Amino acid sequence: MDTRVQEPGNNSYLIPQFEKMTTLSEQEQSLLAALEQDVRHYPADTTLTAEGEYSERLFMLKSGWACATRFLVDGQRQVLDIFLPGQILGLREMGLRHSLSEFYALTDVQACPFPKQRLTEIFEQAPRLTDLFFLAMAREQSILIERVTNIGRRTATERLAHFLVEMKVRLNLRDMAFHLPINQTMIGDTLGLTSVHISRTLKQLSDQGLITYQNGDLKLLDLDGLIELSGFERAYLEITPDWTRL
Amino acid sequence: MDTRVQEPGNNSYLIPQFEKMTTLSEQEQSLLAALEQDVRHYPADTTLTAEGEYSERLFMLKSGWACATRFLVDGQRQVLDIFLPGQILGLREMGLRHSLSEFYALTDVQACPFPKQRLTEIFEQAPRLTDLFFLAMAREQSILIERVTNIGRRTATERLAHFLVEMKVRLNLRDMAFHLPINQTMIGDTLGLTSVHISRTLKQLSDQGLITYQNGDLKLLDLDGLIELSGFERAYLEITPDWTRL
DNA sequence: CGGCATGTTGACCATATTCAATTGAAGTGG
DNA sequence: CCACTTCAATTGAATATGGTCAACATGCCG
Repeated sequence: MDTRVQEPGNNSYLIPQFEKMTTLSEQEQSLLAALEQDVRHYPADTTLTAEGEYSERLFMLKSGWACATRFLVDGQRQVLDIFLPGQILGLREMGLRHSLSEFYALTDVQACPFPKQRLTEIFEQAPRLTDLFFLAMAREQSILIERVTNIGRRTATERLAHFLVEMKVRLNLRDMAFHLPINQTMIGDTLGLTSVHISRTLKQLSDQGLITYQNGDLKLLDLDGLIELSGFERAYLEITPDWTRL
Repeated sequence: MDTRVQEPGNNSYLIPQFEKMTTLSEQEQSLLAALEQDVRHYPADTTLTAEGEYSERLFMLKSGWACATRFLVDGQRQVLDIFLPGQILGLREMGLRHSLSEFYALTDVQACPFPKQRLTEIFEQAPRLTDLFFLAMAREQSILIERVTNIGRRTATERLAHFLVEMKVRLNLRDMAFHLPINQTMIGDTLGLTSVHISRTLKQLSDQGLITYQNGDLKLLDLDGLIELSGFERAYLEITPDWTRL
């Protein structure tokens, strides 16, 4: 399922990410670097961990897209999170013996598994890093909250527009070009809609001149229009750690 | 808006809660007790903190029910969380300068506000408590995930049944009797439905003999039936901290 | 070229919303 | 103690939004 990649990941992703907010000591840097040593490759459309499985590891996502999904007894699927490079998979499962969700590679993925225990050690040795992991989790939760609001209170068109803007902003924050490597069924499972309705709704956005799409390649023509339509508010993606010792 | 209550809260809620999982040192106990010193009273239907407000405080909820809500530009409301005694309000907002949601007292509430800074101090001085706060946040997120799945993928009847079972289980865990001090509009705003449809759906559950309700007093007649109907799985409420140093 | 995945489209249907009228319960003041 | 107000809940009728089912198109890859 996973393949060990030969060279260890000397180019850390977490360190520069955290250093946007503060300056890290050598000890802090080495604690972070330890999380990224065991780089593994997971091909697209494979599972990193399964739902219900005994979960002892987290993953630091180095490249590619992943998601967390949850299956209902009747086979329906809900996508809970979509993860981009730099995110940590499994923070929310820390307190659970068995995972509530499945982690799934949407594209070819490079990820570094590390045991839960490692995070506990960080809490002991580096309280400033603890702040930052707390922030990472808070940020994940902000996205989740916005998804609840989106699914609970917006129409299909608004939902889809909101989702597109969210991904655009999150990709921008990482200097990544806008590009969605997921099919319409997956979008539907993220937004609580059917793939058929996603197809229709994409057409509708396209007819309104807000986007174009062909052959799975989706482009945003009118970002302001999408923001207006969806009622998107940017704040939930902007973590400002004024409260830490940073 | 809030009223200081005379006697300081000598009877801590957090300490016994955390001691279910581990034994706390004297220092750890006094750090926790510090969070519960300033007991204030908030009447039902008042706001603890408003959306968009500069947020510098968290709240330890000592008694009563509270919720977190988010308003859309068009005035629609989404209830994000319902909080029961012993929970901490605002963990998720730690990383944000301005609150994304409003905290609202559903009943008369006793709560202890404390500055964010206090949590940072705990991270520094008591890594074992850090674990436990991390768990608290993870548990909150589990409920949120289940709500996403519920709203995204279940019918109104299933959603409502699931919600009732969830509240029943959460109240049980605190040895509280089942009783819902919230109106149908609030339930609707939690489940992404209108109050009208909640009324109809309650009637339907009642006709099926699963519940009774009159004058706002709702009783669960057939818990197993509700669990069956809703596809409820208990695991997400059961935090088992096997990974900590406890 | 053939096979499979994904996406598209139409017709029909189901679920939940909207709007509006009505009932009911609780609280207020005369 | 009884009008009067208010707010929540209920009910019906009409509507809308999104789902289901099925057929078909398209692109991709061996």
